[in-house]
Amino acid sequence: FINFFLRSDAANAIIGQVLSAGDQYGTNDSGKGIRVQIEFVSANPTGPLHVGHGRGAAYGESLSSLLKANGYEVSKEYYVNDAGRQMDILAVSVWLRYLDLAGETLPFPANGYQGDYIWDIGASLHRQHGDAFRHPAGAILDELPADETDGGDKETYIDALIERCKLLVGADAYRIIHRQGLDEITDNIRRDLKEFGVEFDQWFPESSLMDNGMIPQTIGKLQEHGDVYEQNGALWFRSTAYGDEKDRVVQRDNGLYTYFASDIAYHMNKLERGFDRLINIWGADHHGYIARVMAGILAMGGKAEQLEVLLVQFANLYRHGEQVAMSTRSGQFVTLRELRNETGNDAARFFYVMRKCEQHLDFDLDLAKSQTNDNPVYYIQYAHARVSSVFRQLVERGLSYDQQMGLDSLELLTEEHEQELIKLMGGYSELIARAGAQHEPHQLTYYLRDLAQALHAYYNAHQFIVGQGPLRNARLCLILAAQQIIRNGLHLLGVSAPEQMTRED
RNA sequence: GCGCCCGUAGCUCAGCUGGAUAGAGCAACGGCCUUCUAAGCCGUAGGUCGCAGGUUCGAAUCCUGCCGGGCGCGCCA
Repeated sequence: FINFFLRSDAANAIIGQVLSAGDQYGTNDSGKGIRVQIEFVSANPTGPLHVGHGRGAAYGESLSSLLKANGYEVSKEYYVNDAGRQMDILAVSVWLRYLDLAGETLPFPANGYQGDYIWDIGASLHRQHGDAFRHPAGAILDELPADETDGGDKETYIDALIERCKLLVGADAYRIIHRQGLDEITDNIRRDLKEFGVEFDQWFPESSLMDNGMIPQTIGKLQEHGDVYEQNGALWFRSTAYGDEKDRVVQRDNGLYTYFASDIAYHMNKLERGFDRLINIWGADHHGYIARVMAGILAMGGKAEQLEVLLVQFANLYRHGEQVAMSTRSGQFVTLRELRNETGNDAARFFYVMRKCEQHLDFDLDLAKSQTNDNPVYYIQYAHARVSSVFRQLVERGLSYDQQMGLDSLELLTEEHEQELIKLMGGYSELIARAGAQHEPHQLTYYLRDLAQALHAYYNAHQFIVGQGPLRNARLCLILAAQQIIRNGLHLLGVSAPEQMTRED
């Protein structure tokens, strides 16, 4: 082995660089403005976001920030599944709650959306439209098949209920009910994400693909290439020709396009918009779709390197050492909003990205809430606040900070703690490049903890206020630069960097 | 059955794409507040990197096979 050591003045130069670059320190232009589209969250607008979506949101946002810091041109997108059967089920769920409020009570199907928010939507519908969509319970039920409580099939039942609703209220009224559910839930999701520090450049509605005829157009394009055939009355995409394990239906025998058909059309649309690279962040349960969407991309003339699918594993919540039970059925899940209210945005954003995305995440609620050194978020924020505190003390004692004198005296920083801190700071730029390239924001969380630790250790071992001018100012330069890096790093993770910590007793 | 992810200290996890004696934080034990926030610091102890082979000068890292845990495999969305 050959060991190289940097001369200390070369290492010390980092301090001046950090102080002059400020908020921009650590960024680079290795991405060369390559256009990256990153699609994440994309939860169906059938209910509020839950803790699983929160992880995708935090991860996607942090990754976007990292890619931007590396010079990529990033566009964040949310794909809104505002069409299809699930939305019809939502509409009919809203209608049933509305009817109840209007005095017509019907049995609520087990596979309808049962959350309390459906009542709220039904209520606003009733407030705005009165009894306009009201029909007698008996008239609604008389043509419906048996539901599951009478030994019928619940899927058949709810589909019949949807048809009954459309027929009785009429197409226009049905559209209003449908829209009411979609709009209220989408607004709620949008607000939730915004409060969480996650903002999208584009909200792409699935329905726009229908409206623009993109789906038949896409299938037509596949047909031209000879990648589509008919079998059993359905249209199949020959995805096996592009590496998928079996061919997939794009148009069912009843004439309806499959969800997969809109997916191919959507990805074709992405390519047409001129993005160089596409990143999809999906829940781990969607891994089976990668091969077929990739097949779609290839059939459309895209390249395999253009699409990257990152799978985010589930997050489990733990409270008092016990796993918090969650099930999406019957509305028994913890919402993202509840989590944020409990732990605060900072802890939630940080904890969500502490692990590689493909790793299961155990989210310890007690730890996230604790205001002790166990909690890495507080630990790092405290290090940041301590530096501000030193400068406040400086003013209180009638002393001033002379940055130029400090920068001219960096050779005085010979203590072990100081050299350790400088060494860590020197690794920041490289870390940002690596974490971006590998799509691993968790590397930044570990780095920041290490840097905070070095800063705390230094703080405890030395005085900053007393002492001669040159040494004092050199030390102030050092901690100010360290603070800048902590602030920049936290910013990339969407975590605030407070000037002072206020204890809640 | 097939596919994807995971297995590192009592617990939760890093380990920079194959290099030096495997690292943190909790928890345990022992110290540090008349001094800029003790929300902190210093120290001690703790490992057959799931198991077995293979590739290599060298493996926690790459390959194969087992074992264990999680998830997914529809003309659903």
